[in-house]
Amino acid sequence: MSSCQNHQHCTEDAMNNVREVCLQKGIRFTALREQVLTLVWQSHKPLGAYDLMDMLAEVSHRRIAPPTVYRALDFLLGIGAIHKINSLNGYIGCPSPKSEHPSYFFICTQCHSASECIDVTLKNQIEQLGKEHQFAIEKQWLEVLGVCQACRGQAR
Amino acid sequence: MSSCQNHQHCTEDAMNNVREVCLQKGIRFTALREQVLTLVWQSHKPLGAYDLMDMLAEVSHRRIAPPTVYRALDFLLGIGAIHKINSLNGYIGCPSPKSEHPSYFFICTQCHSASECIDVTLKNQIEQLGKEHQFAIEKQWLEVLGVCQACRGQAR
DNA sequence: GCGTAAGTGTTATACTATAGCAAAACTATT
DNA sequence: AATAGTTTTGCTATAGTATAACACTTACGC
Repeated sequence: MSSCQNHQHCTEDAMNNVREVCLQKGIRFTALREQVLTLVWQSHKPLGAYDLMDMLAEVSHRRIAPPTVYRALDFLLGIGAIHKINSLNGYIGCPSPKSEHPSYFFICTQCHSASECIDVTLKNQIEQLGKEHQFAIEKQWLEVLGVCQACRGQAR
Repeated sequence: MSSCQNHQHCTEDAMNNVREVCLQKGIRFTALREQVLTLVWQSHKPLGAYDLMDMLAEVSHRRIAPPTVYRALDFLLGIGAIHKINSLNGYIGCPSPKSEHPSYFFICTQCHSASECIDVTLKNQIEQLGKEHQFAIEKQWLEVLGVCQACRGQAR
Protein backbone atom coordinates (compact mmCIF):
# COMPACT_ATOMS: atom_id res chain seq x y z
CA MET A 1 0.00 0.00 0.00
CA SER A 2 1.34 3.40 -0.82
CA SER A 3 1.74 6.16 1.69
CA CYS A 4 2.89 9.72 1.28
CA GLN A 5 4.65 11.95 3.75
CA ASN A 6 5.50 14.70 1.31
CA HIS A 7 2.69 15.28 -1.06
CA GLN A 8 4.23 18.10 -3.03
CA HIS A 9 7.21 15.90 -3.68
CA CYS A 10 5.27 12.84 -4.79
CA THR A 11 3.10 14.96 -7.10
CA GLU A 12 6.19 16.36 -8.80
CA ASP A 13 7.65 12.88 -9.10
CA ALA A 14 4.48 11.69 -10.76
CA MET A 15 4.60 14.61 -13.19
CA ASN A 16 8.17 13.90 -14.13
CA ASN A 17 7.45 10.22 -14.59
CA VAL A 18 4.58 10.98 -16.93
CA ARG A 19 6.58 13.55 -18.84
CA GLU A 20 9.29 10.95 -19.34
CA VAL A 21 6.81 8.28 -20.48
CA CYS A 22 5.31 10.73 -22.99
CA LEU A 23 8.72 11.65 -24.35
CA GLN A 24 9.62 7.99 -24.81
CA LYS A 25 6.37 7.23 -26.58
CA GLY A 26 6.40 10.42 -28.60
CA ILE A 27 3.03 11.57 -27.33
CA ARG A 28 2.06 14.99 -26.04
CA PHE A 29 1.66 16.00 -22.44
CA THR A 30 -0.42 19.09 -23.09
CA ALA A 31 -1.28 21.84 -20.63
CA LEU A 32 -4.79 20.47 -20.17
CA ARG A 33 -3.57 16.96 -19.47
CA GLU A 34 -1.03 18.29 -17.03
CA GLN A 35 -3.68 20.36 -15.26
CA VAL A 36 -5.96 17.35 -14.90
CA LEU A 37 -3.15 15.15 -13.64
CA THR A 38 -2.09 17.80 -11.14
CA LEU A 39 -5.62 18.13 -9.81
CA VAL A 40 -5.96 14.37 -9.49
CA TRP A 41 -2.64 14.10 -7.73
CA GLN A 42 -3.36 16.94 -5.32
CA SER A 43 -6.11 14.79 -3.88
CA HIS A 44 -5.58 11.49 -2.13
CA LYS A 45 -9.25 10.81 -2.63
CA PRO A 46 -10.64 9.66 -5.94
CA LEU A 47 -12.17 12.59 -7.83
CA GLY A 48 -15.16 12.41 -10.13
CA ALA A 49 -15.00 13.72 -13.68
CA TYR A 50 -17.49 16.43 -12.80
CA ASP A 51 -15.49 17.45 -9.74
CA LEU A 52 -12.52 17.90 -12.06
CA MET A 53 -14.67 19.89 -14.50
CA ASP A 54 -15.57 22.32 -11.75
CA MET A 55 -12.00 22.56 -10.52
CA LEU A 56 -10.72 23.19 -14.05
CA ALA A 57 -13.39 25.84 -14.60
CA GLU A 58 -12.29 27.52 -11.38
CA VAL A 59 -8.65 27.52 -12.41
CA SER A 60 -9.14 28.64 -16.00
CA HIS A 61 -12.08 31.00 -15.37
CA ARG A 62 -14.18 29.44 -18.14
CA ARG A 63 -16.56 26.56 -18.60
CA ILE A 64 -14.98 23.21 -19.39
CA ALA A 65 -17.31 20.69 -21.02
CA PRO A 66 -17.45 17.02 -20.05
CA PRO A 67 -15.82 15.60 -23.20
CA THR A 68 -12.74 17.72 -22.59
CA VAL A 69 -12.28 16.23 -19.14
CA TYR A 70 -13.09 12.70 -20.21
CA ARG A 71 -10.60 12.87 -23.06
CA ALA A 72 -7.87 13.97 -20.70
CA LEU A 73 -8.84 11.23 -18.24
CA ASP A 74 -8.85 8.61 -21.02
CA PHE A 75 -5.41 9.74 -22.09
CA LEU A 76 -4.06 9.53 -18.54
CA LEU A 77 -5.72 6.14 -18.01
CA GLY A 78 -4.21 4.95 -21.28
CA ILE A 79 -0.64 5.75 -20.27
CA GLY A 80 -1.22 4.44 -16.75
CA ALA A 81 -0.85 7.80 -15.02
CA ILE A 82 -4.14 7.38 -13.19
CA HIS A 83 -6.53 4.59 -12.26
CA LYS A 84 -10.29 4.51 -12.26
CA ILE A 85 -12.06 3.33 -9.12
CA ASN A 86 -15.13 1.73 -10.64
CA SER A 87 -17.14 1.39 -7.48
CA LEU A 88 -16.92 5.16 -6.94
CA ASN A 89 -16.77 6.43 -10.53
CA GLY A 90 -13.63 8.18 -9.35
CA TYR A 91 -10.15 8.75 -10.67
CA ILE A 92 -6.91 8.73 -8.72
CA GLY A 93 -3.21 9.17 -9.45
CA CYS A 94 -0.96 6.17 -9.87
CA PRO A 95 2.35 6.28 -8.01
CA SER A 96 4.16 4.05 -10.52
CA PRO A 97 3.01 4.85 -14.03
CA LYS A 98 6.20 3.56 -15.59
CA SER A 99 5.37 -0.11 -15.18
CA GLU A 100 2.09 -1.68 -16.18
CA HIS A 101 0.36 -3.32 -13.26
CA PRO A 102 -3.09 -4.27 -12.06
CA SER A 103 -5.23 -1.87 -10.09
CA TYR A 104 -5.58 -2.93 -6.45
CA PHE A 105 -6.99 -0.37 -4.03
CA PHE A 106 -7.87 -0.10 -0.37
CA ILE A 107 -10.55 2.56 0.00
CA CYS A 108 -11.54 4.04 3.34
CA THR A 109 -15.26 4.59 3.83
CA GLN A 110 -14.56 7.25 6.46
CA CYS A 111 -11.84 9.52 5.10
CA HIS A 112 -12.39 8.39 1.49
CA SER A 113 -8.70 7.97 0.86
CA ALA A 114 -7.72 5.34 -1.67
CA SER A 115 -4.34 3.63 -1.33
CA GLU A 116 -2.93 1.62 -4.14
CA CYS A 117 -1.54 -1.75 -3.19
CA ILE A 118 1.11 -3.18 -5.44
CA ASP A 119 1.49 -6.77 -4.30
CA VAL A 120 3.24 -9.23 -6.56
CA THR A 121 2.11 -12.27 -4.61
CA LEU A 122 -1.51 -11.32 -5.04
CA LYS A 123 -0.97 -10.63 -8.72
CA ASN A 124 0.71 -14.01 -9.16
CA GLN A 125 -2.11 -15.79 -7.46
CA ILE A 126 -4.76 -14.18 -9.61
CA GLU A 127 -2.72 -14.99 -12.69
CA GLN A 128 -2.46 -18.57 -11.45
CA LEU A 129 -6.25 -18.69 -11.09
CA GLY A 130 -6.54 -17.42 -14.64
CA LYS A 131 -4.24 -20.14 -15.90
CA GLU A 132 -6.17 -22.83 -14.08
CA HIS A 133 -9.31 -21.80 -15.91
CA GLN A 134 -7.49 -21.12 -19.16
CA PHE A 135 -8.64 -17.53 -18.97
CA ALA A 136 -6.42 -15.02 -20.77
CA ILE A 137 -6.25 -12.04 -18.43
CA GLU A 138 -6.20 -8.57 -19.97
CA LYS A 139 -7.03 -6.26 -17.11
CA GLN A 140 -7.91 -6.59 -13.47
CA TRP A 141 -9.28 -4.44 -10.69
CA LEU A 142 -9.51 -5.13 -6.99
CA GLU A 143 -11.35 -2.69 -4.78
CA VAL A 144 -11.38 -3.27 -1.05
CA LEU A 145 -13.69 -1.10 1.03
CA GLY A 146 -13.26 -0.61 4.76
CA VAL A 147 -11.73 1.57 7.43
CA CYS A 148 -8.09 2.60 7.17
CA GLN A 149 -5.52 2.49 9.97
CA ALA A 150 -5.70 6.24 10.63
CA CYS A 151 -9.49 6.31 10.91
CA ARG A 152 -9.55 3.22 13.12
CA GLY A 153 -7.07 4.93 15.42
CA GLN A 154 -9.26 8.00 15.75
CA ALA A 155 -12.31 5.94 16.64
CA ARG A 156 -10.67 4.60 19.79
CA MET B 1 -15.01 -20.39 -11.12
CA SER B 2 -18.57 -21.49 -11.52
CA SER B 3 -19.82 -23.33 -14.54
CA CYS B 4 -23.26 -24.48 -15.46
CA GLN B 5 -24.31 -27.40 -17.56
CA ASN B 6 -28.00 -27.23 -16.78
CA HIS B 7 -29.16 -23.66 -16.65
CA GLN B 8 -32.81 -24.32 -15.90
CA HIS B 9 -31.72 -26.38 -12.93
CA CYS B 10 -29.28 -23.86 -11.50
CA THR B 11 -31.83 -21.06 -11.88
CA GLU B 12 -34.37 -23.04 -9.89
CA ASP B 13 -31.77 -23.84 -7.25
CA ALA B 14 -30.99 -20.15 -6.92
CA MET B 15 -34.68 -19.35 -6.55
CA ASN B 16 -35.14 -21.91 -3.84
CA ASN B 17 -32.06 -20.72 -2.00
CA VAL B 18 -33.33 -17.15 -2.00
CA ARG B 19 -36.82 -18.22 -0.96
CA GLU B 20 -35.27 -20.06 1.96
CA VAL B 21 -33.10 -17.11 2.99
CA CYS B 22 -36.14 -14.81 2.90
CA LEU B 23 -38.18 -17.19 5.02
CA GLN B 24 -35.40 -17.38 7.59
CA LYS B 25 -35.02 -13.62 7.74
CA GLY B 26 -38.76 -12.99 7.65
CA ILE B 27 -38.54 -10.77 4.58
CA ARG B 28 -40.71 -10.90 1.48
CA PHE B 29 -39.76 -12.41 -1.83
CA THR B 30 -42.38 -10.57 -3.87
CA ALA B 31 -43.44 -11.30 -7.44
CA LEU B 32 -41.43 -8.35 -8.73
CA ARG B 33 -38.28 -9.41 -6.93
CA GLU B 34 -38.72 -12.95 -8.18
CA GLN B 35 -39.21 -11.70 -11.75
CA VAL B 36 -36.05 -9.62 -11.58
CA LEU B 37 -34.04 -12.46 -10.10
CA THR B 38 -35.33 -14.85 -12.75
CA LEU B 39 -34.37 -12.49 -15.54
CA VAL B 40 -30.91 -11.97 -14.07
CA TRP B 41 -30.43 -15.69 -13.68
CA GLN B 42 -31.61 -16.51 -17.18
CA SER B 43 -28.59 -14.62 -18.45
CA HIS B 44 -25.00 -15.61 -17.85
CA LYS B 45 -24.05 -12.11 -18.88
CA PRO B 46 -24.37 -9.18 -16.52
CA LEU B 47 -27.54 -7.21 -17.30
CA GLY B 48 -27.95 -3.47 -16.93
CA ALA B 49 -30.78 -2.02 -14.88
CA TYR B 50 -32.28 -0.54 -18.03
CA ASP B 51 -32.06 -3.88 -19.84
CA LEU B 52 -34.05 -5.34 -16.98
CA MET B 53 -36.55 -2.48 -17.17
CA ASP B 54 -37.20 -3.26 -20.82
CA MET B 55 -37.44 -6.99 -20.18
CA LEU B 56 -39.86 -6.44 -17.31
CA ALA B 57 -41.96 -4.11 -19.47
CA GLU B 58 -42.08 -6.79 -22.15
CA VAL B 59 -43.18 -9.46 -19.70
CA SER B 60 -45.74 -7.37 -17.84
CA HIS B 61 -46.99 -5.33 -20.83
CA ARG B 62 -46.60 -2.04 -19.01
CA ARG B 63 -43.93 0.54 -18.32
CA ILE B 64 -41.69 -0.14 -15.35
CA ALA B 65 -39.90 2.93 -13.99
CA PRO B 66 -36.22 2.93 -12.98
CA PRO B 67 -36.77 3.18 -9.20
CA THR B 68 -38.84 0.01 -9.27
CA VAL B 69 -36.01 -1.95 -10.86
CA TYR B 70 -33.32 -0.39 -8.71
CA ARG B 71 -35.23 -1.18 -5.53
CA ALA B 72 -35.56 -4.80 -6.54
CA LEU B 73 -31.86 -4.90 -7.42
CA ASP B 74 -30.91 -3.30 -4.10
CA PHE B 75 -32.99 -5.85 -2.28
CA LEU B 76 -31.35 -8.74 -4.14
CA LEU B 77 -27.89 -7.24 -3.61
CA GLY B 78 -28.68 -6.85 0.07
CA ILE B 79 -29.50 -10.50 0.61
CA GLY B 80 -26.60 -11.59 -1.60
CA ALA B 81 -28.76 -13.07 -4.36
CA ILE B 82 -26.95 -11.08 -7.04
CA HIS B 83 -23.69 -9.19 -7.45
CA LYS B 84 -22.96 -5.93 -9.17
CA ILE B 85 -20.16 -5.81 -11.72
CA ASN B 86 -18.96 -2.26 -11.24
CA SER B 87 -16.82 -2.03 -14.35
CA LEU B 88 -19.88 -2.83 -16.50
CA ASN B 89 -22.68 -1.34 -14.41
CA GLY B 90 -24.21 -4.78 -14.68
CA TYR B 91 -25.92 -7.22 -12.36
CA ILE B 92 -25.53 -10.99 -12.28
CA GLY B 93 -26.89 -13.89 -10.25
CA CYS B 94 -24.88 -15.34 -7.38
CA PRO B 95 -24.67 -19.12 -7.26
CA SER B 96 -24.24 -19.25 -3.49
CA PRO B 97 -26.40 -16.61 -1.85
CA LYS B 98 -26.58 -18.48 1.44
CA SER B 99 -23.08 -17.63 2.58
CA GLU B 100 -21.62 -14.15 2.54
CA HIS B 101 -18.52 -13.92 0.40
CA PRO B 102 -16.52 -11.44 -1.64
CA SER B 103 -17.31 -10.78 -5.27
CA TYR B 104 -14.61 -12.15 -7.58
CA PHE B 105 -15.44 -12.35 -11.28
CA PHE B 106 -13.79 -13.40 -14.51
CA ILE B 107 -15.46 -11.51 -17.34
CA CYS B 108 -15.00 -12.44 -20.98
CA THR B 109 -14.59 -9.51 -23.35
CA GLN B 110 -15.79 -11.64 -26.27
CA CYS B 111 -18.87 -13.54 -25.11
CA HIS B 112 -19.46 -11.18 -22.18
CA SER B 113 -20.06 -14.04 -19.77
CA ALA B 114 -19.13 -13.43 -16.15
CA SER B 115 -18.08 -16.36 -13.99
CA GLU B 116 -17.92 -16.01 -10.27
CA CYS B 117 -14.78 -17.37 -8.67
CA ILE B 118 -15.06 -18.41 -5.06
CA ASP B 119 -11.50 -18.95 -3.95
CA VAL B 120 -10.74 -19.14 -0.26
CA THR B 121 -7.00 -18.85 -0.71
CA LEU B 122 -7.38 -15.58 -2.56
CA LYS B 123 -9.80 -14.31 0.05
CA ASN B 124 -7.39 -15.24 2.82
CA GLN B 125 -4.56 -13.49 1.10
CA ILE B 126 -6.49 -10.27 0.66
CA GLU B 127 -7.59 -10.44 4.29
CA GLN B 128 -3.95 -10.94 5.25
CA LEU B 129 -3.02 -7.83 3.27
CA GLY B 130 -5.74 -5.95 5.11
CA LYS B 131 -4.35 -7.06 8.46
CA GLU B 132 -0.83 -6.04 7.52
CA HIS B 133 -2.03 -2.52 6.89
CA GLN B 134 -4.46 -2.55 9.79
CA PHE B 135 -7.29 -1.97 7.36
CA ALA B 136 -10.69 -3.25 8.50
CA ILE B 137 -12.22 -4.82 5.40
CA GLU B 138 -15.94 -4.41 4.85
CA LYS B 139 -16.47 -5.32 1.22
CA GLN B 140 -14.33 -6.32 -1.71
CA TRP B 141 -14.65 -6.73 -5.43
CA LEU B 142 -12.27 -8.28 -7.93
CA GLU B 143 -13.03 -7.99 -11.61
CA VAL B 144 -10.76 -9.74 -14.08
CA LEU B 145 -11.27 -8.96 -17.74
CA GLY B 146 -10.01 -11.20 -20.52
CA VAL B 147 -10.91 -14.05 -22.85
CA CYS B 148 -12.54 -17.19 -21.47
CA GLN B 149 -11.57 -20.75 -22.27
CA ALA B 150 -14.46 -21.28 -24.69
CA CYS B 151 -13.75 -18.13 -26.69
CA ARG B 152 -10.02 -18.87 -26.82
CA GLY B 153 -10.85 -22.31 -28.20
CA GLN B 154 -12.95 -20.86 -30.99
CA ALA B 155 -10.23 -18.46 -32.02
CA ARG B 156 -7.87 -21.30 -32.89
C1' DG C 1 4.91 28.10 -45.11
C1' DC C 2 1.99 23.91 -45.97
C1' DG C 3 -0.38 19.67 -45.34
C1' DT C 4 -1.51 16.35 -42.08
C1' DA C 5 -2.50 14.60 -37.75
C1' DA C 6 -3.59 15.30 -33.05
C1' DG C 7 -5.95 17.83 -29.66
C1' DT C 8 -9.66 20.83 -27.97
C1' DG C 9 -14.28 23.33 -28.04
C1' DT C 10 -19.10 22.88 -28.27
C1' DT C 11 -23.77 21.14 -28.51
C1' DA C 12 -26.57 17.63 -27.90
C1' DT C 13 -27.74 13.35 -26.07
C1' DA C 14 -27.28 8.66 -24.05
C1' DC C 15 -26.80 6.00 -20.06
C1' DT C 16 -26.99 5.14 -14.93
C1' DA C 17 -29.10 6.07 -10.53
C1' DT C 18 -31.83 8.33 -6.77
C1' DA C 19 -35.18 11.70 -4.17
C1' DG C 20 -39.68 12.34 -2.67
C1' DC C 21 -44.27 11.50 -2.21
C1' DA C 22 -48.73 9.00 -3.26
C1' DA C 23 -51.07 4.68 -3.65
C1' DA C 24 -51.45 -0.14 -2.93
C1' DA C 25 -50.50 -4.56 -0.66
C1' DC C 26 -49.33 -7.19 3.08
C1' DT C 27 -49.20 -8.35 8.37
C1' DA C 28 -50.65 -8.65 12.84
C1' DT C 29 -54.08 -7.70 15.99
C1' DT C 30 -58.47 -7.13 17.37
C1' DA D 1 -63.23 -9.17 8.39
C1' DA D 2 -62.28 -4.30 9.86
C1' DT D 3 -58.30 -1.55 11.50
C1' DA D 4 -53.76 0.27 12.13
C1' DG D 5 -49.08 -0.02 11.11
C1' DT D 6 -45.50 -1.34 8.01
C1' DT D 7 -43.56 -2.57 3.71
C1' DT D 8 -43.63 -2.42 -1.09
C1' DT D 9 -44.63 -0.44 -5.45
C1' DG D 10 -45.97 3.39 -8.76
C1' DC D 11 -44.81 7.61 -10.52
C1' DT D 12 -42.66 12.10 -11.71
C1' DA D 13 -38.88 14.57 -11.68
C1' DT D 14 -34.11 15.13 -11.48
C1' DA D 15 -29.23 14.14 -10.35
C1' DG D 16 -24.98 12.09 -11.83
C1' DT D 17 -21.86 9.82 -15.31
C1' DA D 18 -20.29 9.35 -20.03
C1' DT D 19 -20.07 9.66 -25.16
C1' DA D 20 -21.26 10.96 -30.27
C1' DA D 21 -20.54 14.08 -33.81
C1' DC D 22 -18.65 17.81 -35.91
C1' DA D 23 -16.14 22.30 -36.07
C1' DC D 24 -12.07 24.61 -34.97
C1' DT D 25 -7.35 25.12 -33.45
C1' DT D 26 -2.71 23.78 -32.52
C1' DA D 27 1.52 21.26 -33.14
C1' DC D 28 4.72 18.59 -36.08
C1' DG D 29 7.27 16.95 -40.09
C1' DC D 30 8.41 18.14 -44.42
